[in-house]
Amino acid sequence: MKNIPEKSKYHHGDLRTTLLTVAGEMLKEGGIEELSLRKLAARVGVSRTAPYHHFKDKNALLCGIAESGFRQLHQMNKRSFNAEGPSTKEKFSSFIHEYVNFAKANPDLYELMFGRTIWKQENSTSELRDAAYPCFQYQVAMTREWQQLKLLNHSGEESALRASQVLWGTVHGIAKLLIDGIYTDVAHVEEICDYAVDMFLVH
Amino acid sequence: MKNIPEKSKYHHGDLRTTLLTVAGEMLKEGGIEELSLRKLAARVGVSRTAPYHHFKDKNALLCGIAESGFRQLHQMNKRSFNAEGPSTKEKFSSFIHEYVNFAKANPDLYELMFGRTIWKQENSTSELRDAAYPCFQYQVAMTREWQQLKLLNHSGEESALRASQVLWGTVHGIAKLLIDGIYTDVAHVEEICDYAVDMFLVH
DNA sequence: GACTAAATATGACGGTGTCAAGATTGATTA
DNA sequence: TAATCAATCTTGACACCGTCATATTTAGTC
Repeated sequence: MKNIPEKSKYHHGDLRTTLLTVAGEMLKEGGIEELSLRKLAARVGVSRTAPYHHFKDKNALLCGIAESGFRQLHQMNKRSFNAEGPSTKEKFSSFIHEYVNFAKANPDLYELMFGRTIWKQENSTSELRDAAYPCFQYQVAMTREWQQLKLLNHSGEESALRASQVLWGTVHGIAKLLIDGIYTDVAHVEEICDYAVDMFLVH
Repeated sequence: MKNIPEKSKYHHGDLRTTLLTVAGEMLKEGGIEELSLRKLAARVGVSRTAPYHHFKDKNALLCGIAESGFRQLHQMNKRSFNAEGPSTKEKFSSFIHEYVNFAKANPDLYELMFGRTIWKQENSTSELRDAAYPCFQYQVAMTREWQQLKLLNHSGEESALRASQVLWGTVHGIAKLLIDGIYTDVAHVEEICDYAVDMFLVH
């Protein structure tokens, strides 16, 4: 007689996380433009304004979803980079492939994470920034190591930050072009990634 | 007594191009989310549904704006690539810089041109595709030349398409990260671009 | 058991895209 | 010139949307 969430209770109990979960599902199903607060509330079985007691805004809810996305991405990078078996070169290749495949697997989430909606002006929540920045910084750290091991093609003074911005730009750009289906076919993801790896490695 | 568009005429005369122009202005001023058909119509001085006789959709209007964007971009690339003075290396560098600076100068237009809104599903107009594809193909052609001149760092079999997708991904990614203000500062555009050029050139 | 604060609900407002139906006009044709 | 017609524009209406102000219900606390 413990878990009986069947009867319609006035207080939902854990509306915040439920909203985040269901919103994530809706995002996956129908994209960002199918995600409205009203539909979300209806699906959860709650009034339209109930979410406003857990999220200041629609924007805040979106930030919440993106937040978990960044944590996923961060963890993925960490796991990959700290793997025992593969060589550094292989890890570099893994980073490129995994990043792009993450975007390919969760196109709408990725779009949300890096879209204008969330980041423009001062729209981003401080919690979002707290989740995203460590993720960014980890990419710089990885790049620094690749640089120190003389893996990356480059002449002149090295900068981990700049190299990271370029590398990140590349995977980000490939991901977005893929997602939006602009002159790049999803069928060739691996080929494109391999080619990118080859262009960055020193020969 | 020729140009007297002062008196309120029932027929506007050239509403289609006026809509495109003014919509472009509004896009530049307040971004995509400030651009509503109703506001646009009001600003042009016409009823809310008048635009529907010139554009099937709001989407069709957006495609129209993006269209001119692609023509601009295409022309910019052509002019730069066919310049007489600079060396091939310098032209390669110019391409990177100019592309990113185009995006930086017209952030909302760029966002629209490559955003999901326009390209997802079958949203894109055939006219838009007719303007965009030649632009894409020109990038492949440029890349092919750079490859043949052994400018780009790479081992293994060469593919102009793949290299172009990676290069384009890079500039696209840098542009988007800059526009969205994600871990990259607009003040460092040139530095980042220079670094990208250096990473791609063979040494 | 009374009180308070949190959680939820209802009603309302202004905004959006877009459809249907009517009004106006410029061009064509007889 | 007069009549017709299609293009163009307007008005009205609808279904959404996010969000605020206000009222209601409930859980937890003293």
